[in-house]
Amino acid sequence: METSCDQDGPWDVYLKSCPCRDVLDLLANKWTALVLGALARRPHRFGELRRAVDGISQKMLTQNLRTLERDGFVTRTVYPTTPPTVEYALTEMGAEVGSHLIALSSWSQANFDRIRDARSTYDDRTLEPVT
Amino acid sequence: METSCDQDGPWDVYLKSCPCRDVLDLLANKWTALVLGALARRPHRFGELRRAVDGISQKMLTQNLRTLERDGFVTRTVYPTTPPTVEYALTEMGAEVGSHLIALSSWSQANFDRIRDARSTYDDRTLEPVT
DNA sequence: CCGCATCCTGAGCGATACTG
DNA sequence: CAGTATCGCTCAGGATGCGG
Repeated sequence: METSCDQDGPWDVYLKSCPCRDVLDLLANKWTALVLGALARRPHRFGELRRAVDGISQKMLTQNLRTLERDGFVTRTVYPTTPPTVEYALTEMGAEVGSHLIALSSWSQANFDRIRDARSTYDDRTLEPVT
Repeated sequence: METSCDQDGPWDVYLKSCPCRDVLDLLANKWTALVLGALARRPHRFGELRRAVDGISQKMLTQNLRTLERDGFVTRTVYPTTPPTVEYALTEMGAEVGSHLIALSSWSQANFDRIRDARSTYDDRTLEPVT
């Protein structure tokens, strides 16, 4: 594939107008990563997901799921019961990105202390610029 | 460490109030991933960065760099020349997250076709619900 | 239970202008 | 060149209510 973006080519060029932006933008969303993460663990029903991803509004959940479905990351299965049962699961693609997301999250979980330290150091330094 | 979040524990719990959110929120930003990506390739000066990350405004670049610096992902080195020279580089932590980000970007670059296909399939299907 | 539609607020971000 | 400050808008996203 000959896009302007090659992963061992210059990122500088890469950053301009490359499909990657689309995917990155996907994550530039408060919730998608969390939703994907939840689904990475196991399929969820709508309500479960709502509870799992604490703080998400129903609107955002729906919206994110639609986008993810459209992009082929999750599947939406409706069981014609009453009341309706809808199950969301990751596709293979979804699982692939999901794994990266999980890696990232694991990292942040493991290294959060370092970040916290960096923050307080920085804050201290900027508060007393001249002893 | 005993947070409510354990990487092989339930994501459901994990998602509630866990440090990971902070890091994930970092990505929930239109630009940070791109900036980190650019710096992952090599250190950059401010202007270089601006040009590398196409479309970013000077304001957002500064803002992102400040946050990344505060969180300990990048270093900011000022050379007292005229005109001023400021170089930004990744810290080791920065490089670590950076690698994950690059993995993600490489993936999206490699798989974008699949996404595109998924999209058009989805769109076609929703446009003609009943043949 | 699932999800769409509407309204409304505020953070995010871009544009512009000004310092060192 | 690098950075700060201000203004104004757009739009993500929260709250609420209705419908299948």
